[in-house]
Amino acid sequence: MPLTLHDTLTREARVVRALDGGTLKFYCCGPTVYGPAHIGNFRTFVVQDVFRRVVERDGTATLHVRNITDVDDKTIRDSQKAGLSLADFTRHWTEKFHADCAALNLLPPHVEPGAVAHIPHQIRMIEKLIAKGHAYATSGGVYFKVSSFPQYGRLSHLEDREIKLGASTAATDSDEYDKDSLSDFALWKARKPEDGANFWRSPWGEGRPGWHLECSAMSLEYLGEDFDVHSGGVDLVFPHHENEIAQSCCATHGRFAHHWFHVAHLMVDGGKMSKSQGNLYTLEDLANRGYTPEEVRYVLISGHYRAPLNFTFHSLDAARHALQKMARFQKSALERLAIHSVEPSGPGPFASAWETLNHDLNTPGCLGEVFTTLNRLKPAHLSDSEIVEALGGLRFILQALGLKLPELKEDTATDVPTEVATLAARRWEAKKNKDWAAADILRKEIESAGWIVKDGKDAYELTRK
RNA sequence: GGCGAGGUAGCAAAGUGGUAAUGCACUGGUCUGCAAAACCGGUAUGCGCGGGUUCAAUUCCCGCCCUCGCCUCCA
Repeated sequence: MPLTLHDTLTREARVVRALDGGTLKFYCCGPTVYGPAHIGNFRTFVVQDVFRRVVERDGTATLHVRNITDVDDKTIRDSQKAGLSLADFTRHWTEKFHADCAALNLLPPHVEPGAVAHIPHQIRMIEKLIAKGHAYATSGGVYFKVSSFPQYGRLSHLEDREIKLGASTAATDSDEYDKDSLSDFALWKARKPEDGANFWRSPWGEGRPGWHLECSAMSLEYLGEDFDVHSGGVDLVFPHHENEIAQSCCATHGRFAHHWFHVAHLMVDGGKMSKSQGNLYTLEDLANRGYTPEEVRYVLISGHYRAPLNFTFHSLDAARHALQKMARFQKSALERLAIHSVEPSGPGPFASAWETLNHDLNTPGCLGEVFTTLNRLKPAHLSDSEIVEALGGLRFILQALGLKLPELKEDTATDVPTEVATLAARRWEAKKNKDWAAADILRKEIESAGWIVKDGKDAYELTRK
């Protein structure tokens, strides 16, 4: 089943296939490691992960490269604030990023190159660009000459991009006054005092590479001049990806990426996430409120990747119940067969969910189809082999989505206050004696103490209100 | 101002030229001493607004309104 995916450049859905007929080469712009990634960042990475899983389940191997930006203004600034070397500082946040990725069940990329380790590659690319007349050196660094690349602006659909007065203050307060044109962007930045020890040698003096260049250099190194799919958040369309295209196409004879895949932003309570509004959440923030990474992942794929997704705590609660609903089906079906697990098979009865997923990575539509199918399947009326097929199909879809189902154990509280425990024990006695009036009074007392009793067949359970 | 993405039930979110999936919430029922859980049902004459095309539009076309994003180093 071929996966179709919207292409930012052509603005149409195109079939995803490997250029070389074998391995799909996939580049993702990774995080800048100067702090914990927030769930908005992870929306992009989770969607990219689903993409990869679908491609692989469609029978195409992938070569997935995702970079780590470990040198830029922010990493330098914050490492100095922290009193750490840039390397120690970025290593710490890279490790944190990896831990979060693992918690979210993201497949690790096959290659995860860092910018600092690829400075020689970036220097070589600058040399090529200068030699071909696409870049020039000044006292402030080396700049890409945008006017030398007529196709500049095609991706963001603004061919003649003009700087609007007032649209940016960078033009006036920047140290890049020595550029030929305001549109030109830095390939190499000359060393500044505030860079501290963070500079490298180059034919143009000491300094550091510009941000856009690393992705061009590293994708060239690991994927070649032409590769299949390039992905990132929508905010990277301009200028980052536009600049990458310019650098790469001018430095090589290739076409660079053949398919552009951009993920829309995550909103919080209807607005942009930002530190100043206090609505910027990390996995840790959500864990502190009792939400699991699986629930976060579910929320992040509960909207189509090209539409803004509004994140709320209500949506996390909804995710919890939705996952439990799937888990209940799985549990009761497994119990009927008296087995513990079933290997994922093909999609089986979940074919419609799989088909929907392959249509421009429609994850919310896919989840809807999963539940529609689940609601139709009545384990009591199915044969053993039909149940095995259904369980295998469900596992197949869940693995494509990267979702893990929760354990359905009731979490019995262990920190019940003695007086509440005593009340509950007395109520149980009253209940056994069919003294309903006393039992009801005791239930009320337990509730006013902040606890809820749930009766089972031959035991009861206490949970916090 | 330019460009892009959106506006579908209380919330979230699919989808389609032929009359609206799904999850949560709510609600009726079964079950239960009563609850809870579970299970079985119900809940948008309507898809931002106004025109147009069509036998038929939420879906196509035109205009408008609103939201969000980007406009030089934000996923």
